[in-house]
Parts: sequence; structure tokens; C-alpha cells
Amino acid sequence: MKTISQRDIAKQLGVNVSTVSRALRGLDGVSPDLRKQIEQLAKAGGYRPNPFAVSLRYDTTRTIGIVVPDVAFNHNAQIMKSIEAEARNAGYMCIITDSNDLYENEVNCVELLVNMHVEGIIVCMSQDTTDFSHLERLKRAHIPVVLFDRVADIGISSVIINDSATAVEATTFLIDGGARRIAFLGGSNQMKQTVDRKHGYLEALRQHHIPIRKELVKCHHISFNSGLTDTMELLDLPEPPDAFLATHGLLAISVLQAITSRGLRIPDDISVIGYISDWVSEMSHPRISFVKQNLKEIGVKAFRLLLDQMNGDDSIQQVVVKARLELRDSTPKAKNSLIT
Amino acid sequence: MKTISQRDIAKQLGVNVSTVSRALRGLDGVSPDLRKQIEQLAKAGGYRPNPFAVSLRYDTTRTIGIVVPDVAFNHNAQIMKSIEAEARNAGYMCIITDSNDLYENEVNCVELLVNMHVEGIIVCMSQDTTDFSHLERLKRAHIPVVLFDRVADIGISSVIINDSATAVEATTFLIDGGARRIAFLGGSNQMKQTVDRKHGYLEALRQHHIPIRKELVKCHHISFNSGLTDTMELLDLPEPPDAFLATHGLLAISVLQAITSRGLRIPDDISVIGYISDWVSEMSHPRISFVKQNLKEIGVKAFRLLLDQMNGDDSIQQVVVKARLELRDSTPKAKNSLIT
DNA sequence: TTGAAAGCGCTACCAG
DNA sequence: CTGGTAGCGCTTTCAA
Repeated sequence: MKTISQRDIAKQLGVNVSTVSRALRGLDGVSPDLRKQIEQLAKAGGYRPNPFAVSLRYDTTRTIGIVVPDVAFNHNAQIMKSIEAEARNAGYMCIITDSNDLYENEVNCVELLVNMHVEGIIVCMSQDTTDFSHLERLKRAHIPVVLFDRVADIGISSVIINDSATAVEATTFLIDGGARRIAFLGGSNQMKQTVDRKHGYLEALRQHHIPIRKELVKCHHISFNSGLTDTMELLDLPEPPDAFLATHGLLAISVLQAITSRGLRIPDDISVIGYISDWVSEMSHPRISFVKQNLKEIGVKAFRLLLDQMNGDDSIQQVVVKARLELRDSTPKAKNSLIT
Repeated sequence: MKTISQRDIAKQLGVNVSTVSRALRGLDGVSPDLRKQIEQLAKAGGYRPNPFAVSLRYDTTRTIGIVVPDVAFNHNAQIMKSIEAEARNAGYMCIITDSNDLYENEVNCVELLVNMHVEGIIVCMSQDTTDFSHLERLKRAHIPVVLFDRVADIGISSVIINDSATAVEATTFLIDGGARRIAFLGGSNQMKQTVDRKHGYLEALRQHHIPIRKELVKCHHISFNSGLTDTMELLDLPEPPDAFLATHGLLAISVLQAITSRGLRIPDDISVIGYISDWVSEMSHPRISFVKQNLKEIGVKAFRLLLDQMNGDDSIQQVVVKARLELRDSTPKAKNSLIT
């Protein structure tokens, strides 16, 4: 891993390192002739500036950190891919860390990234994160942070979708399709995302004068199994749901499987709408009608917000990437829906 | 982002930095009393060793790089997740780069990682990579490298599955199920993985004295669309296939869709087996019988190989993680199969 | 146009 | 047990 240094070049030419430094960075104060020679030697020797020396000088690493609950979850992976592309394009590398959707790990990930002196951190919090002190500490240390998807009102810039509005749209669509007992499956009520989407769901019910039935709302820990048991319980009700709105991919899939395993037909017996990635929808069977999120844009926006902060902008911004209902096969065909 | 340094502590205590350095690293040569004070100040001031200073000193970054064709592809994402977990456990952070399955990007990714002075790189090559000089350069520079999935005989350690054997197993199973016109969909013939799997496929045919029909073998660029058109073409043959073996997730899914779109039934009319992740199989409909790979183990083994190299072991190893056929719903139920 | 020297934060080595 | 000093590779400032 030997790599040639400025000093090596300087020595070979019998000049001073500072001259080499200037030449290599195209600064003034080097005779064209010398510059040529230096550049030539640099190329020949495969010179690469030592990033640590540079970082040490400037305390700048051209590196950002990403914390996500699950790297392998398609939704996150797509956003990561987008962040990485955008970051690389801007000359930054990405360090990824996977919190396994656990608060403790998340804190650890943030800590490690800080120790690495990343210039900024993009975080999707764990579902059980209710203590934000690790993020507030970053803020206090003036380390740029951006949250996405799962956010909190702690004065940190973030990127989300129009959670409430999409829930209204989805729920309304189900109602228009004839559903009257719409179940809502979300994550913990501690998560703003869950609350917002539930808010939209309830709002739509109210607008249509449909009584709210508490037993149709299940907001628990997000996991495939919890989704399965919740759905089973719902199907066992004396008046089981005629539609489901699931706010997470795992939940949506579990709903699908539970319903199918009961021999019920989708959408004939029960409709389903989920907050899932296009890819998951495409793969599901029947293909789940879903709230389509522009994951690429979420990633791009997240990085841009971070970049702004890294460039000194300390305003707190909340970017809302508009999502909209995308119909597939888990909902009845729209007759006169406003959605086109 | 101000962080306290050893010098700050030294100054406050009126001692020398070298003493602080020793104390903070638990080395001998510091009075218990002084040590206490130093540790206390360090904690109070939130002291963090500056990784660049350390790196500059040791040329060690506690960082590895990962290059994959597509971060969002579940197979890769699961392996990355596993690598990241293993790496973090060993005190390393991971920088990810996504080559978009393009050779040019791949070269660029490797270059950037080298410039970052990562201590090692784990690579899954792009499908169009036929020039390995960028990797050979790493080898020459003694930068540890490990390949996975897509490998080449260039004297670099790697982790693969038993490609040929699994293809034999899958093909044999199809034959036992009554299939006689088995189509093979792979990537480019430049990829060893494709060649090996095709080898297994052909071997199984030979063993059962089934004539090899060249028109049933499609080895092209891997993409959803190419899989779709290839499958359509195959279905249009005078004697269309009665089974498909697809060596990549995108191809397997496209095969499924193409067949279904023609109104043919799986597995009644046509059987399908794919090299896909368990998760993709679970999501597909009908659930595709697949060659089940232990992705977690692939990641773990890849990192371990890298770690060995980083620790000075310069032997070239090829780890084969055994995969095996896992039956789902895209193949006829086994009657007297040896597979249990 | 070029050189010398200081310094970024840390560690290693040798003195005292 | 503690201090001083040199040096990792690079940039910057000042002097020549």
C-alpha cells in the first residue's frame, strides 16, 4: 500500500515540498518548467494526496454517515442508493450503519460516526427511539444532521412525505370503493409518522361520517409477526374489516399473507393499501395498491439538506416529498374516482 | 464540531501531551493520581481521539470499502448488511459504493475507495466487467481485496456458492419432475458464475441423456427487460420450454411475469427455479422454488477473508458457501425426490 | 519563483 | 513516573 508522497517527489527533484504542494494544486508561484516535471513525476509515481494529512489540516473528511433501521429493507435501500449517488457526485463518500431498528444500536452508530468525524449524518430513526438526546447532542456540537421518514420535533431538518394527506387519500379511496370497516395498522404511537398517518385515516372517516371503531386500529411494534397476529385478530372480530391500511412494508405483506391464508379474496372480500415501495408492490400478489413515494427524491433531498448545513446554512427545514396513491390490484377498480 | 484534544487536557493540568497520550491509552508510566485527573478531564471535555491524526501516524483507517452493482437489490443488500454487522463488530466501518452494474463506475468506485485509504475492499463486480486490471492493481499495491458472487481467476480471494452443483441439483429436480425442455437464462458468458451454473445445467442434461438444445440457452445482459424478451422468445418456439432455470433475481422475476402474462400456469404448464434470495421467493407468486444461499454467511466469510488479509495473511482462498435447492410453489410437488 | 518552518493531533523514543 | 522532541503528509505564511 505504498503510495508516493510530496516529499518523495520533492526529493527526486531536489526542491522543497511546499513547491511540490503548490504545483500539484495548480497554485501560482511555480515555474511552468518545474511544474511540468513535478506533475510528470506525480503521475508516474501514482501520487495520491493522503486524505488524513488533508483531513488533519482542515478537519474535513469528505465523508458522511448514514444510519438506517435495516439496510436490506427495500425502501431504505433505495433511499440509500439515491443518497450515495448524490453524495458521490458531490465528492462525498458514505459510511453506512445498520441499527437493526434498535434504539441502542442507533445510539452506538451515531457515536461511531461522530468518532469517524463524518461531516454530516443522515438518520432514519429506529421505531423504538423515543429519546432523542443522541441527536440533540449532534446538533449542539454543530454536526449537520438530517432525518428522513421517522422524524421528531427536535429542531432538526428532515425529509418526509405528506403522511396525513396520503392517508386521507388512501382511506377516502377505500371508502369510495364501499369499505366501511377499515382497519389501520401502524407502528408505535410514539412515532410521529404513525400518528400523522393515523390522523389522516381518522380525518377521512370523519369526513364521511363513518364511526371510528377503536378495535380496528392497531399500532404496535412493527414486525412481520406482529402484523400477522394483529391481522388475524382483526379477521376474528364479529365484524371483521373490509379493508386494511398498512403503514409499513412488513405490515402490508403480513396483512396480505394473513388474509390469503384465511382463504379470503383480495380485493373481492377485503381491500388493502400499503405504504410500500414500488418494487415490493410489483412483487406482491395481488399487487398491492400503494402510496407511491419518490424514494430517489427523498434521498436526493436529504443529502441536499445535509450539504446545505455542511456549507454553513443553519436553518431548520422540513422538506415534504409529495406521495400519491397508486392503484394496483388489491383494491377494487375505481369507477368514478377522482384519481386518474 | 469542536472537540477537545490531548493538548487541551495537558495544558489544563500543566503536564505534557505525551503523558496524556499514555494515560488515555492505559499505558504504563503514569501515576494513578495523574491518570485519574486526565481521564476525568477527558470525559468531561468529551475527548475523542482524532482519527486522522491516528491514521496519519499509522496509515490505518479502520475502514473498509464495499462495491456492489446495486445496493437496492435484495441479494446484495442482505450481504452488505451482514458485512456491515461483522465489520462493525470488529471495529471497522463500511463505506459503500454502488456501481450501478457498470464497469466504468466500478473502476471509479475502487479508485475513490483507494484514495480514502480504506484498509480493504469487498467487491461484487459488474456484469460487464471483463477487464480486471483495476483489481490487479489493488493486489499489486497490497491492498486487501475479496470478491463475492462474481469472481475471476485473477489470484484474489473470494466467496462464492457451489454454482455448478446447485445447477445440477436444480436441473435434475426439474428433469425428475418430468421436464425435458429446460430453458437456461443466465448473464453474459464472460461471467464465471454464468459459465459454472450453465456447466451444471448441461451436466445434468447429459447425465439424463437429454439432448442439449442450444436455442433454450439464453445468456445475455442481465436486466428485467432482457429476461422478459428472452422468455417471450422461448415461449414462442415451436417446442417451448417446459421449465426454466434463471440464474439471477431479475431474470427469475421476468420469467415469472412473462409466463403468467401468456396465461400459462406455473407449475402446471411450466416449472421455474431461480437463484434468488429467500425474501424475493417469499414475495413472488407463485413462490419461486430457489437455490437458497446463506447470504449472511457469505457476508461474514467475505469480511473474515478480508480481515485475514488485513492481518497479513496473503494466501489466496476461495470459500464456497454451500447452497441448496429449496422447494416452493413454482415446481411440481416432489413425489419420490431425494430432496427432503 | 522557491525555500524554510510551523502546525494540524497523535505516538514513539529517549532523557531525565 | 514524566518531559521533550521528532515525525506522519500536507498546507500556509513568511522570507529569501
